[in-house]
Amino acid sequence: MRGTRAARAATYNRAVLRAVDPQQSFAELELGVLERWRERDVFAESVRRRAGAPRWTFYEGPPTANGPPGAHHVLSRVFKDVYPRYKTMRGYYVERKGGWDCHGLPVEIAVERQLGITNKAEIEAFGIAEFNERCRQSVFAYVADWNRLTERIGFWVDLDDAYRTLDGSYVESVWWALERIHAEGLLYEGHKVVPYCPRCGTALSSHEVAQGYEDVVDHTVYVKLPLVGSDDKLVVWTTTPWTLPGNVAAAVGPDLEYARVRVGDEVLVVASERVAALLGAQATVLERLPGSKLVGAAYAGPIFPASDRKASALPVIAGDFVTTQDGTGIVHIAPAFGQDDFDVAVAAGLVDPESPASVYNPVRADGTYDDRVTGYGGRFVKDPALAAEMTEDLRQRGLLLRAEDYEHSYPHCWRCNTPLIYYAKRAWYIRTSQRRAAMLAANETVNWYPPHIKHGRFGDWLAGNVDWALSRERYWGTPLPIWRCGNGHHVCIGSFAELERRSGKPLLDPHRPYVDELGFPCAECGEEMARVPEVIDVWFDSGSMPFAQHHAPFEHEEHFEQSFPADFICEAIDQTRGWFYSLLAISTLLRNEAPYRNVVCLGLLLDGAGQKMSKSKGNVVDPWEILDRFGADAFRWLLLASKQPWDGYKFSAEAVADVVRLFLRQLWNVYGFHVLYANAAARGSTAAGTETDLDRWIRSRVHATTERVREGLDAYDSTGAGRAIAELVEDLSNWYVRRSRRRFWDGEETALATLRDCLLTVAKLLAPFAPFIADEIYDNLDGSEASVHLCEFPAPGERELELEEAMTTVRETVRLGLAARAADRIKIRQPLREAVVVASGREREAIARLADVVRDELNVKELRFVAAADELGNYTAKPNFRTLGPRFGKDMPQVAAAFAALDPMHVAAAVRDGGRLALTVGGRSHTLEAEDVMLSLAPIEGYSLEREGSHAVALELAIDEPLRREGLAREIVHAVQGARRAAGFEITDRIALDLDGDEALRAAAREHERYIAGETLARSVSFGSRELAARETVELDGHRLEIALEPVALG
RNA sequence: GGGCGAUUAGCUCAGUCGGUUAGAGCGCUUCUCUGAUAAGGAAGAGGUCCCUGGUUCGAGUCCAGGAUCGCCCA
Repeated sequence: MRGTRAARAATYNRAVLRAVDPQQSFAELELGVLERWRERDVFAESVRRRAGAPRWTFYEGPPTANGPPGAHHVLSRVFKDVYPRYKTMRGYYVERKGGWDCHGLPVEIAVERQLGITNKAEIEAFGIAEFNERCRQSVFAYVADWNRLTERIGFWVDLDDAYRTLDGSYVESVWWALERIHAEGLLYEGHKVVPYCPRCGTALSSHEVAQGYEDVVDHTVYVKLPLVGSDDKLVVWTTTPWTLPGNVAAAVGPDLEYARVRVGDEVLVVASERVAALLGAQATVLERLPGSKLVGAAYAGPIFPASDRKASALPVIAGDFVTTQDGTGIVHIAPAFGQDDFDVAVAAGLVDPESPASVYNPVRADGTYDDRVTGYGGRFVKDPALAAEMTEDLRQRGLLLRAEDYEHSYPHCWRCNTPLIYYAKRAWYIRTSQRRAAMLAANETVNWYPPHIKHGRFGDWLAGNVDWALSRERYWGTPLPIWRCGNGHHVCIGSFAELERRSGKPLLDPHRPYVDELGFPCAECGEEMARVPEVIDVWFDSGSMPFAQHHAPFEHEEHFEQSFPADFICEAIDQTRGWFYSLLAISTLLRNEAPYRNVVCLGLLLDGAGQKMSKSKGNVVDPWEILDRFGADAFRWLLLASKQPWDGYKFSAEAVADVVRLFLRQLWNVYGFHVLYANAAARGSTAAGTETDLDRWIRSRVHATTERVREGLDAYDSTGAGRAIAELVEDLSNWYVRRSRRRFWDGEETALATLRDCLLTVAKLLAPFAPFIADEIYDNLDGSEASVHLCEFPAPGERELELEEAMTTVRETVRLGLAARAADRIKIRQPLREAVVVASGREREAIARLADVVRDELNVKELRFVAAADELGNYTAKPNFRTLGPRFGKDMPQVAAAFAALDPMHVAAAVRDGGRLALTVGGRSHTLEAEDVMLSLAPIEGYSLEREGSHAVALELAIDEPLRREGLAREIVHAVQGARRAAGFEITDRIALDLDGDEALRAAAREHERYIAGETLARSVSFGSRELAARETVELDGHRLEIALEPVALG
């Protein structure tokens, strides 16, 4: 091992490295690295190299390219990059197939806007073929931007071979999946209550609905429903009186308590908790009864007469969703106008979810009552006057208890601001609820980051799973492959070949309207079958990507099998009900297993003030601004290593600037330092040197860091791994290099080789995080591979734990010594005679072993040890709560009191060297061991020392004449170095030096002439010579020094 | 309105199984070092660990309620 290092050092010294610019712009550097990656085809090569290796599978959750990428896309793409890069370096074959989500309402809306149209009728007038063609073009409108950003941030993903959900091959795989689901009887047509704009005549997606919530004041009514076979009346409350004509039942909470209350000559039934609020505190409660007792009762209906409804008894049913937060605790049920209403009606057997006719719906698609509703036919349900008219109607019929205004949040159409209505529509469903248990079981096999998602947001969502409403009455999407005849027969087509065979015509484009043109005779009745008009939910598209990206099972079946399930996916947390769900649901339906093993959920990227970025607030961060100013490495490092990613980010340019200044610049300086001295050594004289404890220490630190980085990345903890690297760079820069400067100055090969090895390992550890700077460092210092990204990830070597611990002790000692110097205002350049160190046992050995380091850093001649701190300070002793707490429990306060009564010096003496301490608590004697006692040191009055825990360092302050002259010599060197720099000399330039000043300075300079000459590379030192013209004068501790210097030729 | 998460120094964040005087970096002030120099070192100032209550010998940490912010859903 040592031989190898020596050999490497020898060859390396002869090489001259690319000079490093300390002011290097990282953004510019990265453009050069990108160019090199392109020339050397590094990404493709990194994958090719691992052909035949064990696979580690990544799935790309497809973004939509119909808008420009933002800073939050950088977030997910950076996390999608770091783990695949790491696993590739660890020896896995990691395919990175890109993907694009192409279909869906956002694309349609963008095209509508572009065409200046706002509804479906206008789209159909415009023509579906042309409309979809525009969608097809629009979906890739920003793909060039995406590609450019993707490359710039160093996200290695194969965009040339990306899957696209609009491709025929993709659509066909989706059809295959649907056909399989249909064949298992899990696809059915039912009803869905959707938010619906009656003015635009269209249903709205949840995303659109979320945009349109507004606080409004609604006219609400309390309605009395006379029970059949009793004089009691149920009271129901509604904020939407227009839904009352659709009433078919009333729901009560079976576990809630209800009260029969006498009010005047009536007996009303409401939830007990609502009695006081509704009927007054002094209302007479006749009886209290559980809701379950009301279930099965009947009331006289319908509430509003209709031509097709006879007066009849309507049922009281159970509804778990009923609360007593507001209203009466009794809810009027209109299945056509509320999802809860619909579900509870299904549960009560009032509605057959698969039979459209069983849902009573007296409202037309344009939002007006049909003619069945007596007296209201043709009226628009959101007509502002209607609620008041209906209230008056109820009052006249004796059904009104009360009417009042109520302010609440209610959704409106984001296009036209009309209040939405909830409205039952026919829709195709997948019976996912039947596979709920299987999905929960599959979820158990997944590792979630952060873990609370598993049984929290995602697990809860699965546990409450309802059937997947699959169909959309839209145009730009994967057509639902169901063909139907007039007699109600239907078939689900699972491949293009089958469709072409049945129809006898070629399928030129599987999208609307072309696919709609293919029909065929029904196998059962012979009548012509036509495709149903719906397309499918885009989430089904993206959830099909594990097989559809390969066109499986029609092609590449083996490829699919090898790359299922994914080892890793990563998206923002809002995908729990999106892609995370659609992947799991489809995979469970088709294969009964989870499609992924590890999922990283990212939080949101907020602005520096913690506000959500939005165009209207004008606080959106343009990723290019960050990239151009600071570079991709800084951007990446901030996202990967600054904090746990799932809690979201407060993002600001200043934070990225800090990354550059504090981490990247620090690393760059160490690297630049190495190159500077390596090149100086290559041109000039070198010394072999021997390996020191400092070299072995930093190597051990590298190994420790390697262990931690691997552990971290293996556990998807980029933050922990990144912090470990930052700590290593800190140690490298501010301890190893700082303490080794002399050796580099001397061109010592061992030191140069050690630093080079460390930098190369750091480059490899850092490669997944900051791929550009890592590659630049590797390429210059080694370059035996075309890129650092083709290297093996470092494996941890043998650590020297004792040495690491010793160095920790030494650094602590130095810190105390420096603090002692600062306390007495004695400059580091002034040597001192002695430092007195309090340490014993292992600590003393550690400091003695590294005494050179301590002496040099503290600039003292000698180290003296005192074994016991008694000589420098007083101990204080405290009980160790952590060990004694469990033992004494409740008696701890007594233990603390007993301890306080002891003499600390006695305690210290008792437990030193493994002794024991007797303690009396509550009249009983106990024995304490060393670990039960916490000792710390307090200074004795009159001494100056710095202490912490059991350590202390004191400095001898007396400065005699020799020490003072030596200090002056160092001041002179410092001044001359300043003059050299001011005169623009290179670090290796030789000079002639002349010094002049008062006698004290001259004496010091004469005595230390060789030292001064050596430090300043002076070929000659003269005193008071007038031959050197360029002079400058400096002040040193009150002495005037004149310096003159001149270059001298090497030779 | 419901579910999930967050709240620790001026800022960004750590904080292990409940344990002693709650930490780091940045920023600020003072001093210092320096042929890595827009860096480094030392000291100082800076805290209602969101609030209230509970469990416990002991709570930043566990439990309950509340506040604020965010996300998802209505």
